[in-house]
Amino acid sequence: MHIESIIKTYIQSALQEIYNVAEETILLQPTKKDFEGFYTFVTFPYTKSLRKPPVEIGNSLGQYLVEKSGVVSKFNVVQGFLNLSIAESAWIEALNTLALDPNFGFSAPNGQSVMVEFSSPNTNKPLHLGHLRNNFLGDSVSRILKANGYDVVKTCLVNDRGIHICKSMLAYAKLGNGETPESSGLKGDHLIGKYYVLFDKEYKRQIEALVAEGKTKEEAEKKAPWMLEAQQLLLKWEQSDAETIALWKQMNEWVYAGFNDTYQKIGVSFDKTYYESNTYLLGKDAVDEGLAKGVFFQKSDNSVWIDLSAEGLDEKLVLRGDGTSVYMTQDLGTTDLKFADFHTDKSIWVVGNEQDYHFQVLFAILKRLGRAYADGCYHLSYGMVDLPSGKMKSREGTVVDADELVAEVTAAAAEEGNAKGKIDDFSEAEKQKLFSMLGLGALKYYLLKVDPQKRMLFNPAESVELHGHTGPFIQYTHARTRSVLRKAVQMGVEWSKPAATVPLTDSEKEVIFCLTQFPERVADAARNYSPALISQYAYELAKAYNTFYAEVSILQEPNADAQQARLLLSQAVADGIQKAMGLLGIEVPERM
RNA sequence: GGAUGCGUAGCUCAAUUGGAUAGAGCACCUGACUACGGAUCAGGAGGUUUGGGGUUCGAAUCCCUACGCGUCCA
Repeated sequence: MHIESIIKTYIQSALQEIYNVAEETILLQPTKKDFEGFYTFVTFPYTKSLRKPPVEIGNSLGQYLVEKSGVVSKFNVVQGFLNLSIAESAWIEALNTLALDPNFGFSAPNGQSVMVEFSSPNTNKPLHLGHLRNNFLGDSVSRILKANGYDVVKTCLVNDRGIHICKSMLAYAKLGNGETPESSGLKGDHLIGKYYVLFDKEYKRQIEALVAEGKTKEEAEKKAPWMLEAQQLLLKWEQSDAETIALWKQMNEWVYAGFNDTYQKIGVSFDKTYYESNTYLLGKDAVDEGLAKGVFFQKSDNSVWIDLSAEGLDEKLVLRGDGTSVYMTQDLGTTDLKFADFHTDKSIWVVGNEQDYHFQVLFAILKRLGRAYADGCYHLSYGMVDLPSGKMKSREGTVVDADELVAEVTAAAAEEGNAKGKIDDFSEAEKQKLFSMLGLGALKYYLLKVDPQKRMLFNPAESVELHGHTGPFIQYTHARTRSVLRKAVQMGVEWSKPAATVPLTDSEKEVIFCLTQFPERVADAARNYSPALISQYAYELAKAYNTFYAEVSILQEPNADAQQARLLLSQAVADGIQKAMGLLGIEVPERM
């Protein structure tokens, strides 16, 4: 049993025996650095029910714990804070159990399944920085849920139809001259993106021309020839016009090849991909069902609505008067489809917070329709990524391209790596692999260390930073532990067995304490759908180890028991860092 | 107009969900033994937590209010 739960159990029995009070949950917190001890129990909340001053409660509980628990060696009381120090034998025992358990921190299957939908790109342009936050979040949350025992299905819904695709298609048909990814040397998604931009340029020119002729801006936007043609193209697509479909398929193929390349590079994959072109007509059954059940109502123009004022929301359109879908219609249909396909207990949508309202409405409708799965639906809403220059706008060309960014961070890692000269014996391929591991580590960590809910600022200089609170700092610490362990093997020292109780320095206790926190953090990260909690943990662990590393000698320690304990500790830290970073989708190197 | 989120050191972020003297990194300053990896470590400086009021043993956190920034719904 872990130290923390032992203490909690004894506090419960102490409250029972001394004050005759039954308390179900005991909250412990780490002791602040300025005080002695590792765990703190706050007694203020009990002063009323026990009718005793906080200090007295602290003293009697502390005494009880020292006498009976076996893990608390001493205590001190400051006002309502009971600070507990832990016996060295307890630290060693904790280290032994966690270091020798390969699955420490991870849960066995819990019989529950969850679907995580993320990425969800448009096929008219390449992935950008915003997608990266989305992808890294979705991927990491999937890993975290899996570590908590869930059976996870990763899905991606590709937005592959609609007016925006037709814009790229039109520009390509007019200006493409048969250009292909091969002929142009452009990645497929970038090639398509280029024509999307070309469309926009010409479209703007046409609007200006019409405005010059005296039309209002609104009129001009609607009447610009290319816009009319794009709409024409969408109509043809919907009527399955052979030539249009052929062009659409060709261009999609190029885009998907480009996306796959990027996904592979950033280490993201999906179990199932849905395409809007297959699902955009779904949802009308749900609308009929809602009308029959009296959940929806029809207005005089035949449009279908739901009144959600009871939920604190407005009336919301679910089907247009002419019978065509809105986003909500499609989402109703797609959600039914997803649950029918996989029968998961939960479903999570990783989508930006600009769609908070949309998901509130969607979930409210699902409940009204009586969907059994409605309670398992969750919108993982994340904040936008801002640039120092302000918000990213694809039309204004202020987007940060994902592929370029990955190349930049890799180059930055290569520059520093080559300068250090520690891996001169690596082959070119090994070096490339390492630099991409470090570059991606920096980028992923940079985007994941911030609370997902919060809006964040992307600073290009900081994203390629390799020192301080960064991924590479943690990767470095891992390489360091591996280096020590390699040398220990060379020296013929054996450490993979339970360590004996030896005197411990504060820094050693600090590291063990940090290691014992891992399972709780993993559970916390799943509860809050927050990889940031894992990032924070990995950083704390690395810092604690580096402090320890600077303070005591491992390989030159004369006492064999002490040396073995330190090696076991190093092993546990190496494993802990690897696991924590693994939950973020970040690999760690043996050397760097 | 209605709804909703945010505001913490010069900058980027934390704060165990109401706990102690609000912590890290970057940038700035000082120091680290012929040591196991210096992509490191130890230390310094930097704060009226946007302003004002309230709730209580205790508030960055909860409530009210003003201001600022963002997003959504028409």
